[in-house]
Amino acid sequence: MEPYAPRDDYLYTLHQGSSPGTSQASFTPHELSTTPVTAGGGVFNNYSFMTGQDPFISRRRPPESPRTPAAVGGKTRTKDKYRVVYTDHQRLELEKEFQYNKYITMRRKSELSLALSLSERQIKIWFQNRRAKERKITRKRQQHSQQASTTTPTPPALGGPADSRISSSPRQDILSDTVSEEY
DNA sequence: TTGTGTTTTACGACCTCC
DNA sequence: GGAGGTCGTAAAACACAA
Repeated sequence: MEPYAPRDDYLYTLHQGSSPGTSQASFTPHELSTTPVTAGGGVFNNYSFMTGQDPFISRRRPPESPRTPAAVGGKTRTKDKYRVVYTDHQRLELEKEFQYNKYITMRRKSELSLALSLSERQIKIWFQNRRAKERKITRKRQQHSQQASTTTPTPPALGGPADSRISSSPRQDILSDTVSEEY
């Protein structure tokens, strides 16, 4: 028995035939009500990544190029596709939300779920993975600065205890839905 | 090409909080 | 007990040097 057995928030509605590479995530018009974003254009206007690495321009293909199996419904490894690749647009929106708030609220989750045609579970997992990535990057930076401090006589300082980490309890964040409420 | 290293989805195990 | 957190990991997708 799978603990997460086919729940209704899994949208296995991708193209049935699942011919790889042939279908793109087609967004319904109601999506993306949130921000004027150049879908696929990948232009970040007004927020900067503290990670120092741009999540899209660094590795991703140009937006025109055909993406592999689009991310419209979530598929899991228990299904016919191990994982889907989210579109640039989906990632862009998720990233924006993450920059705004590292912990997504229930409300925003369902909003994004609708807007991006992803299940709430996918949104949740994405945020978990994204936080993990953030921590990883932070750890790396720390190691680098520590190495630098051991090789050079200059004191480390800089930011102190590596705290890109949760400044306040995640739960608090979720419960006090105030911040992202008005986003 | 292809071999290899990295990133991205998705999950299970375990933990904490309400 | 359930929801959501971290951590570790599998495997697909991807970038890129050789």
